[in-house]
Parts: sequence; structure tokens; C-alpha cells
Amino acid sequence: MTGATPDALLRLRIVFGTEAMLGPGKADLLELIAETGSISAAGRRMGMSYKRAWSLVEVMNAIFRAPLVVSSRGGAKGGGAALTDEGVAVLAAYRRVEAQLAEVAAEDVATLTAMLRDIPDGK
Amino acid sequence: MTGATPDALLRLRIVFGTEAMLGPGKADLLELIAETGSISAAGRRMGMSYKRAWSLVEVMNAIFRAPLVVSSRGGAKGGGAALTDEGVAVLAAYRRVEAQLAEVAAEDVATLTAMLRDIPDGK
DNA sequence: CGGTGATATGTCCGGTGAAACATATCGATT
DNA sequence: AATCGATATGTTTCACCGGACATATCACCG
Repeated sequence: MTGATPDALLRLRIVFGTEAMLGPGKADLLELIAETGSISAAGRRMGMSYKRAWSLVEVMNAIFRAPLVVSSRGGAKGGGAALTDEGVAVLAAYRRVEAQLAEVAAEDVATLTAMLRDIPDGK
Repeated sequence: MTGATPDALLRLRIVFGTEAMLGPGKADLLELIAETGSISAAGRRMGMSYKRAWSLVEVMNAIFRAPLVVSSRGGAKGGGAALTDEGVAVLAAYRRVEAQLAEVAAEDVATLTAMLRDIPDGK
């Protein structure tokens, strides 16, 4: 039961190059980092190992000119992480596209759903 | 180098249940089956084994009430496959959503692209 | 009736990505 | 200086997906 992402009806991935891409996983992670102020806490909430969460952050920071996440070690609470302005902007852009997608896709998705054999779980 | 899909800027996946989903791979496959009249030819074009192509078709036919692809064995040319009306409809719906997505996402995608470190290949 | 070419399926095997485990490091606070 | 919690990173193991093979089957046509 990895249960990575609950189950969004529409999953969007923005592919930049061969390696660089932004999907639901990284977006959710960004959001949770902003919310929790910690990479590990964010990863925990998503049910992924700290290692994985951290490596995703590493990738994101690598593909963008400016880092999306800044982190600090040590200190009273051990450390922490936060989104930079760029991180906030990237997350916002992704969410915006997601929302607009949901809007324009609604009709066709309804059509497709109606053609399905059975509804696995009343989503 | 599987190189399934060259590199679409926007990859869309419509998730129905836990197993049932429709993404670029299945959509492209449907399109190529319609075009070639053959599962194996379609798979070949996409650089995938016949087995894989066939299994994708199997899944699609399973999750929808009516099969999207009908196939026949034997005959002068050995056999063949074609899309049903439902198959055509599903493909059309998917492509429509894709197109609309590209439209509404253009601006934000441009923003994100501008924030990237380097352009891998002038896509 | 045998050749043909594509569908239909099964098995095996290897590579890949992720999980699991293991540390090392840092620095404000106490 | 000792503690604490989170960052930072390496290594090893493992499960799973997909590719490569291997066949069986079918029906039209020459």
C-alpha cells in the first residue's frame, strides 16, 4: 500500500526536457513543505521516506534557475525548510493550470466516466 | 531507452479508479490502431512489444463497458483490429481535453519555462 | 490444403527505481 | 557542552515492470 497520491481525477505532468518535469508529487510536496516548514514532515504526511522527499526537492532545486526550497540544518528545532518566492510561484502556476484543466475537462471527463464499466469507489 | 512518447509538453492522465486510467500511451495506441488497423503495427510504431500493446488494449477493453478495440484473427492478412464507436469516442474525448489543456495552460507553462535553468533541447 | 500474418498468451530474466537501513552533521536553546 | 530534531547522503536489498522468447490459433486466399 504505497498510496502515493490519494486519487485525483486529473493528473497533470508538465514535461520540460528529458529529466525535468513537474507533476502532482512534487507539487504536493512543495505545498506540504510550505505548510509544515519541514521536508521530513512533508514527506511523512505523503507517506514517503525522507530520502525520497529530499531527493525530489534536490531535483526541483536543480532544474530551476533559483531554488524553490531553502533549508537549514541545526538550531533549536533541528532545522527546517521553506519555499522561496520562486517556489511559491511555481506551485501557484501548477495549481492554476490544474484548476483550469479541471474546468475545461469536466464535460469530457463526465462523458468518459459514464462509459466506464463499474465505479471502483464512489469517487 | 524506451522512449515511449517523444516529449509532449503536457502529459495528461485521467484517473478513474485505482487501476483504471487513461494516459498518453493508451491514447496514442488507440490512434495508431485506428490508423494502421493492427495492434502489432501500432505497437511497432510506438516502439513497444506486441505483448505490451495487446495488454494495454486488454485493459482498456476491460475498464469500459463496451470494448474500445475489436480484433479478428486469421484471414487473408492474418487478422486485424479496429476501433469501435466507443473507442473513437474515448479517443476524441481525450484529445479534446488535451487540446483544451494546452490552450489554458499556455501562459503558466511559459512562465514556468522561463524559470528553468537551461533548455535541454529546443523543444 | 497449406501458406501467411496477425492475434492471443505464457514464461523467464534482467534492469531500474524505490524502500529500508545506516549515519553524519549542524546549530539554537537549555 | 549536551540535547534534540531535522537536514544531508550513502549503501544495500528487493519487488515489479517490461523486454525477449516461445507458441498456439485462426481464417481467408491462392
